[in-house]
Amino acid sequence: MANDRYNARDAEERWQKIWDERGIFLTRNDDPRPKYYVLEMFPYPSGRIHMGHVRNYTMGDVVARVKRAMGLNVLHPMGWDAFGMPAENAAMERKVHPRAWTYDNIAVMKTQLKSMGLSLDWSREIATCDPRYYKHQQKMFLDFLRAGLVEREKRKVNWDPVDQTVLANEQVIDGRGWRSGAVVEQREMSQWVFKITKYSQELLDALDQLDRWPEKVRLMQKNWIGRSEGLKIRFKLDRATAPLAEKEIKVFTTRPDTLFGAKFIAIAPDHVVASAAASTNPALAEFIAQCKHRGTAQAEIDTAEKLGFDTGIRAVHPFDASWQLPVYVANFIVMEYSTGAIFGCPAHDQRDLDFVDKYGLGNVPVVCPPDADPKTFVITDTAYEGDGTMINSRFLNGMTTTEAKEEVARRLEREIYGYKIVLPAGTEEKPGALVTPVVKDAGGRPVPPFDVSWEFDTAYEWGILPGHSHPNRRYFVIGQRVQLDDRKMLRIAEPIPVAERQVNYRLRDWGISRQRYWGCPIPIIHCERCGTVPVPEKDLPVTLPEDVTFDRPGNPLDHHPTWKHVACPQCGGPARRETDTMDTFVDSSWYFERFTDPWIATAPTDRPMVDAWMPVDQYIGGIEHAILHLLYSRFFTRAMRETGHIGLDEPFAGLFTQGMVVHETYRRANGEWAAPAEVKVETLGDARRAVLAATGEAVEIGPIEKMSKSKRNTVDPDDIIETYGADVARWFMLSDSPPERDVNWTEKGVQGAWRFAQRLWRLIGEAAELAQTAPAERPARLSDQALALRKAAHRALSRVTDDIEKLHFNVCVAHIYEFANALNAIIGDIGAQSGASNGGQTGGKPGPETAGVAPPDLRWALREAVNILVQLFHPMMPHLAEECWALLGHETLVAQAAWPQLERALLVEETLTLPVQINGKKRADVTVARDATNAKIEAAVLALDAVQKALDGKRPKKVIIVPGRIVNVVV
RNA sequence: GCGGGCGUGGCGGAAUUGGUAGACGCGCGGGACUUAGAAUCCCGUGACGAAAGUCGUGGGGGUUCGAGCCCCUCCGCCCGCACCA
Repeated sequence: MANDRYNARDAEERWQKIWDERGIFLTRNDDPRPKYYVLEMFPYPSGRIHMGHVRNYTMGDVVARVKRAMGLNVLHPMGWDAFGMPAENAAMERKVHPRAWTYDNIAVMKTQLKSMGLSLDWSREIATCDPRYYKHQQKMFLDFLRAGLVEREKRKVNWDPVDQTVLANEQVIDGRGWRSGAVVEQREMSQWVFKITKYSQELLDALDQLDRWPEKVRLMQKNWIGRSEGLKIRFKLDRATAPLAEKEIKVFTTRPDTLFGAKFIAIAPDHVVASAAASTNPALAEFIAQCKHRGTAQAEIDTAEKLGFDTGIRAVHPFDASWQLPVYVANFIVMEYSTGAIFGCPAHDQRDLDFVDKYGLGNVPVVCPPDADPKTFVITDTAYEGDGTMINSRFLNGMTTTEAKEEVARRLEREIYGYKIVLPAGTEEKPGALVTPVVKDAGGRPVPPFDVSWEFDTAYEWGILPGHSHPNRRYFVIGQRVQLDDRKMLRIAEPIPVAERQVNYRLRDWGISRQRYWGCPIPIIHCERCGTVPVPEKDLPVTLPEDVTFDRPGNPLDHHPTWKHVACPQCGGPARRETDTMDTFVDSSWYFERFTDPWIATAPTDRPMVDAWMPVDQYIGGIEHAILHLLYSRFFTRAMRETGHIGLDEPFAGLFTQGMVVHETYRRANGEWAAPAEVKVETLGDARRAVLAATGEAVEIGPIEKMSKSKRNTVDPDDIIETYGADVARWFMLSDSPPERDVNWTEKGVQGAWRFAQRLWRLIGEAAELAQTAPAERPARLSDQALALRKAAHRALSRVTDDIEKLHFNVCVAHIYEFANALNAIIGDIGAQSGASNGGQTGGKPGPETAGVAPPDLRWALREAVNILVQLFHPMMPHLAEECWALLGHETLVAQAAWPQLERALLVEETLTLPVQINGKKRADVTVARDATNAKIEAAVLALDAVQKALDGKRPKKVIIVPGRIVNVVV
């Protein structure tokens, strides 16, 4: 035969060139057809593509090619997440400039991606390190700043004193910097933050609408946002024991029902009350210092002992002025969450129980489990954290947990703690100053003056009236004016309740400052006179200087001799540029919006275009981005909406998270890892053993793990493409494993894919010859064999179409195998028939000389079937498909062909073969007409031998007929 | 600790969402073609059994005419978050 073997290397390059020359994957923004935006997470240009990329981009490409065939205007772009640490590391290690390193990598990886035959619109390529991109990011930073979505905030950060840099939590290993090995310190630094918490509730609520997102990701985001409802309670501090300026501790609790079981208050080491107390208590100061040395490493947190320090301060129980609780500073309370203070109820919180056991505070159970006796119920070493009936709780006794929570909230909300006051303009605030207000009642009559010391909390909003937390409402009217002794007027605005219902979120604002060179400069100038001044828009972009050195620790932008010195845009005086750059997650939070029109130079987005293309219909990427990247993108899109750059909230309508690529590991006797490329695996019956190909040294076959450089179990996509071709790599990636699960890369599996590609090539070669002489018009009559072939083709078409829609690529692959097998069998039959007449082709295969034997109607059906087959595997193996398409005589490209029209009538069988069960076990089959009535089916079933035998002359108890499915006879 | 997922042949996995369990692939066994190998093609392949048949979706129990799928319970594995009050 002419086309003996499919030469992938030759064909793939050829077709890639043709696609490229004809520009068939370029997407026009003025195309009137309905849009479809499919996107894979863009890669970091680390050097070379890996198998994870191959898997990710293959899936996206299948979707893109199918949607294109279905007549949609498909946007399928690609770009580079090009800023980041590795470029700086390379600069330090190899003395190359981060830009050069990055662009070299991009060049290599682009060539690799092109060799995969992806249907990408390369004209929209973006690199985030390109000033034409980050210019717009700087513009949006300024817009966000103006909209109150950016703030400057003091943050605790991990500081590496040797490298002089801030470290992410992941870069702190056992309390030491990952690079320098220096002990990491906690430092407070001013950082730029994005106010993502402004959208906490919105980001949470909208998750419900994202019905094309994996449930798992939605849940992870929900937990990350971490909403909890509870009560914020003000505990008054005992005057005799508290530091002078500190009057109260605010506590957040989700269990106000357990208030009568309270045994202590615990505050964070960096709580204001702790600091105040420490100023006169050296032992406490020492304890706080120790707490701050605590590492952020997971292991340390897990094993850290729960420690507390009694400050000697006593807090007053909100329901009983004579009940005092000790205030501890505790190392397990975090200042960042809510108020940084808790009340401890040991009986109903395990951590609190462990704590009181250590400090001998005891416990009182206040919630009795449903199955326990309230008279004898005690807590020993396990706290009861469930619901139940209230006990030992005064007016709460007998209530359920839910009722008690509500009752406590209702009472404390009404209890007045103090009053918010508004100072008149020009009043000097004197915390602690003694003033005597003159209070008039509603009728304007003076009321005897209170002896009041007005004190202000940190917000300078409100004062406490000691001894008058339950004032007589006759005298205190909301809005009442209070006259101070210096005749200035204070206005009593509204009472402050002891407790407020509060919603808390775990989500923190997004700190974006990084002390690094290779990132987007933050467009801010610090002026001693004017403060922080935004860079005027006309001066954007603020570009990175090229002449930087990496020979000493810290941020090269800081060391640069001139870059940071500028004139203040406001006053013209000497000023300093912000030398921090943005977190690279900012770059990736809007690139998908830029793709919709990457050419516009005057704005981040072209509103009509971004609104027309967004949201992304199908986003595909790794589960590792389930939280940060996806949440930041959701925030960023909302912030862009707020500042007018886009008209929607949610960037990704559909999300798919694919599994990893894993591979066996191989280990030599000396403990070193061996790479798959160096290893030869031999199979002897059921046993497998591996040796080094070069030396024959036996290596141990280890567990299957994620491909990683450290275990050396990676396979280079280039090698695979070189040996088998891109189509085979793509096909194998989609076979077998469901896309959301890990796929195990095996040599055998790739060979299987390669064999199938070859088989398709032969099969279609044979079919093409038969099809060439097929009649152009559909024959009036079709034989049973031709009809069966059509049915097989359309069944495959229907199934593959459905399963691609569901992204069940592994099932699609199975359907295509099945169909190819069926087609092969029919061609085999034709060959056998003609073979008998011409004296014996070996192996039942048809040769060219037998092609004319099949009847015209069968040849016509065969041509249809084989065309469908090629179209079905085209999204997965596009090069082979083009080659076959050409072989079938098409002068167009299969990449541009419309998806085949499904004839639904062919999916319906004239007769149905139903399984017949007797008492739920299959015993026979019955073949009936498609439209047979239940009565007819029952009659046919009861006539079956197997049924007769089972009935043994009796009547069936019941006959259940599920139309089109099954018949069950109950005897 | 909290939250979630999964468990089906020797292996990866299908199963129209309560209706013929094991599609499809890998592997394995047998055969054909070959001097031989490779490639290709054909047949077989859940277990037990000579067969009829019986058993079979991690274990146990339940609901149902019917359960891999729903409910209860136990076991095992995986993932995410975590001093979060």
